[in-house]
Amino acid sequence: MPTVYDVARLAGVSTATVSRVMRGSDLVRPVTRDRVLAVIEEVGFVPDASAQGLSRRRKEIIGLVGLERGVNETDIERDGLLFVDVVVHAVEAVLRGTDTSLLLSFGPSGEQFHDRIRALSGKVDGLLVVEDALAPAQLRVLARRLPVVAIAASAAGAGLDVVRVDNPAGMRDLATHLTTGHGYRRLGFVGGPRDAPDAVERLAAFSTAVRSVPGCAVDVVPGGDFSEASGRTAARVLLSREAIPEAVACANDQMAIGVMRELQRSGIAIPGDVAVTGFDNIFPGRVVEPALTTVGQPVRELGVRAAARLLERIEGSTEPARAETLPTELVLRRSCGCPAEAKE
Amino acid sequence: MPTVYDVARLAGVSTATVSRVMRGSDLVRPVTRDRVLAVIEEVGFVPDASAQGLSRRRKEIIGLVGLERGVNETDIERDGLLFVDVVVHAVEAVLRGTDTSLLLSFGPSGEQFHDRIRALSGKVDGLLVVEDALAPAQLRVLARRLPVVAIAASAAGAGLDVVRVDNPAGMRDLATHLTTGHGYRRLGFVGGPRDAPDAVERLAAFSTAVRSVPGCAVDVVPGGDFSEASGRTAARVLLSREAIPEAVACANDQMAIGVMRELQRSGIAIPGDVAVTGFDNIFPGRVVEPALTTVGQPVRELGVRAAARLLERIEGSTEPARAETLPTELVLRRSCGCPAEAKE
DNA sequence: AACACGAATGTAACCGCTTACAACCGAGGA
DNA sequence: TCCTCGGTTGTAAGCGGTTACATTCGTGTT
Repeated sequence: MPTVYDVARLAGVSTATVSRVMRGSDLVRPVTRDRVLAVIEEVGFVPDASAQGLSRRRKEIIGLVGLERGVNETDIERDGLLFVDVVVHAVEAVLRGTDTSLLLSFGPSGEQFHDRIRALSGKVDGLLVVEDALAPAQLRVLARRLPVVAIAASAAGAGLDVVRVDNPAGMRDLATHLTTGHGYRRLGFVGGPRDAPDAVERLAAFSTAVRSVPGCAVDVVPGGDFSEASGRTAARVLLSREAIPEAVACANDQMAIGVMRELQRSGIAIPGDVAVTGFDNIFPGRVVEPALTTVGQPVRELGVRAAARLLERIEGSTEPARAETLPTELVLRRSCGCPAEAKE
Repeated sequence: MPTVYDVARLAGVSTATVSRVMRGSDLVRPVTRDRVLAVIEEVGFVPDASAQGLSRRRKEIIGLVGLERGVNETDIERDGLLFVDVVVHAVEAVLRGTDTSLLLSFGPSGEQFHDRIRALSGKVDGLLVVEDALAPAQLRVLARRLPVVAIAASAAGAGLDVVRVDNPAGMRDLATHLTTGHGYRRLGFVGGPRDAPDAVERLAAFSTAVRSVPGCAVDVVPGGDFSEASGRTAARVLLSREAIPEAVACANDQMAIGVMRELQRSGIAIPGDVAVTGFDNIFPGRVVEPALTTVGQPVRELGVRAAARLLERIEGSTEPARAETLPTELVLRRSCGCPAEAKE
């Protein structure tokens, strides 16, 4: 591998000049610059990022750590590729305009993972933490070492930059639509993992909103795991109840799809007999029959904002930490009883 | 940020000893080790990866570069998150067992992207190139600088490690199933992007296989872009033909779903009137009605093998470059006319 | 002609860690 | 007691860039 020294020698200049040319800097006579560039091209010189990083105290790399939800590999493959992946693409798109790269690491939250992240923190200039990949305490420790921006994290942890989505508002909108809009009174809710802050938050918001409407009640089926299969299971639980709800909201789309298909298998018409709704607005929700009413999150935007914020921090911005909350969007389709293609 | 020097001073030892402790190396008296570890813990020392990389000539980072297909951001969000993302997760899972991290970069193939990759190559120990993110020539240039393993690349380029899937075999199996198995004679094929090697390969294999069966013919609708929308468009083209095929195979699942939905919208029964098949075995294919018959690729395995191979190369393996081809799997569901839940 | 000055370039220290090699230390052997 | 030797630890030279500061050089001044 050629180094600056090689290039310098071949071009008959000093390493300082080579460096200046590389960095597109000023103060190099054009003729000299050309000579150096020619040599660089010829020997295929690419500066070693480690050396640059050491010397400039800047690695031009940011890390993104996320959760690897399903333990089951098949699940990951078919269900898991959603939230975090969209964020990754969004962040990468932002980075494309800079010369910073994206390092990523997934893992199940836990001690061992924390060690991995700790080591990783030596390789990056800043960190994006998606969902609650790290416990608040660990987050805070990291934040002392380098800039950290949390994405969709529950524990807003004072003093930390966070970019999140207004889950409760989305659920409230949905609840209002089902009750006030469609006039459903007996609602059901299929909950997600108890340790998923999103799931908890959605359940709480939905319950509260529904109960605030006179005459409405919610039958909660807790403990889903965000998978289609757990949606089917929940549907069976609902079927065993004496009174099946008129409308069932689910903590995410995957489970909603499972619920729909299981209910349909039992001869229940959707939305005729029971309305079903999801949360997330994933692609499959558009192609199932009936199309799924859901709440869309600006996931991409989440990534974009977080990346931008992190880059600012790395540049040295010292403005106080801020929590930014993005709005959700109600996506009305047929599964809730709306006519086809209705849009809010 | 504390450095080895700080730790050394506080622990009353030399930096060499601190380094030895960090690297879990031998030859350090237990009592000394403990003292050092205590200090490390106390000051929260995390070694600087740049310095380590420079000194050890190993960055413990590998890069993965992939294509960002859709230009349209919405498309990316709902359709694009498939192949490459599964690979990313698979690679990351392999890396989890090591202390190497994953750096990634997406982009539209092109000159500017190539420059980005070139710069990126200074940050990593090796590179994984997914699909044809880089032109063969560029690939070869990179491969001279560092270990490179191509994933699902068409240009097997001699002298390069490649891990790929046997697309043609999958399509052949499917063609045989449709013709010999179900007895369809008039087949249709909805092609993908002309610049997507996979799409080209699939079309060729399907055509050849079908034509080898006496009495069978293929009507090709070229130029899809792998999106659901382009599937719908293709369906309209097929509807305008004098004779609609008995079975339509598509270059991927997304398009197949589009084809199905558009045909159904025109009152055509699937698989009653027309059978439809896809390729890739994505999640939505399982939940559409009827469930989609398709060809599954071991995408995850692709990532795992490639990562393993790259790590070996980085370790210095000098065995000759090898192309590894993984088998596909025919996934028979209802859309081709098979009874529900049939498995091959 | 001597001088001042700014542009261009070179010199060398430094970034933080690793590691070859040297130095040291205590115990067992002669 | 002196020497040898293996186990520990320290010294210092890199690793490959960057950059503050010094140096050189050509030109316009006086």
